[in-house]
Amino acid sequence: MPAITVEPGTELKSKLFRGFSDGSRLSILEILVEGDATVGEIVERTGLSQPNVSNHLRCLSECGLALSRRDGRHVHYRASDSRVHEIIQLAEELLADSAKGIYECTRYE
Amino acid sequence: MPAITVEPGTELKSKLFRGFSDGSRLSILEILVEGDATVGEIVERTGLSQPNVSNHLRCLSECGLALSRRDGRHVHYRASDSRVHEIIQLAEELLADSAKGIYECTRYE
DNA sequence: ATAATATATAATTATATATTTATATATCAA
DNA sequence: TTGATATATAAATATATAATTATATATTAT
Repeated sequence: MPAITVEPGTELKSKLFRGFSDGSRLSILEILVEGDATVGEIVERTGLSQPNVSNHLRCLSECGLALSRRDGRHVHYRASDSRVHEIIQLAEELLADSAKGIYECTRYE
Repeated sequence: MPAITVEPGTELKSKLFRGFSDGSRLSILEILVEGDATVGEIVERTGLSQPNVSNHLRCLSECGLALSRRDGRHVHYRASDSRVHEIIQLAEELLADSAKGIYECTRYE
């Protein structure tokens, strides 16, 4: 009877990574780690629809990866923590070095 | 005519994060960053089915997050790069500090 | 060569998730 | 207060992905 010994917290951690694991959300995060941006600016820079961006931003906010403040009718978002940037940078390095084969990965599109 | 100015490489990067964004795969990666493990050991320690583990390991190998070597009828896997561990550790820190709200995130289960 | 063990594969099924669509709310300007 | 602008929400739809199931391959021992 083999015990299931998955480290506690793994589910939460994988959920955190889901914030980075969608192309749309990651492109939003990459804008947010550069600094402040309004929803409209994000819509413009990503080419995503406004409701889609809002849905993703809510997700990122609830998860604690982004923070928001209202300024008149605009709402500004930014990355919550410098480690958001660090994680993305580490991924870039990995991609450049070890993970070059990723575009061949057939498991997901 | 707003140009779509998503940074090149974002799609590949988000794909890389998908390696970490599934609970089963992350629990496998957490075993692999500790060191060598055979498929059977991973099956035992995670409680996942053997084909499921093999499918995930193929995914992780193709993406360059894991390396394998055959030793008789066993195949040993390990993390490909120390940055795999670093990324997981950063996520742990983020989770402890900024991303506490993640279990409330309604966007995904 | 045959059986046993270890792992891989691939089609199917089940499920999770992204995106759109339509609409609602909030703020400002006139 | 009415209209315009900015953002949010939520249901519906479309799509992607995980897990299972059944089977195949590879290695070793007898």
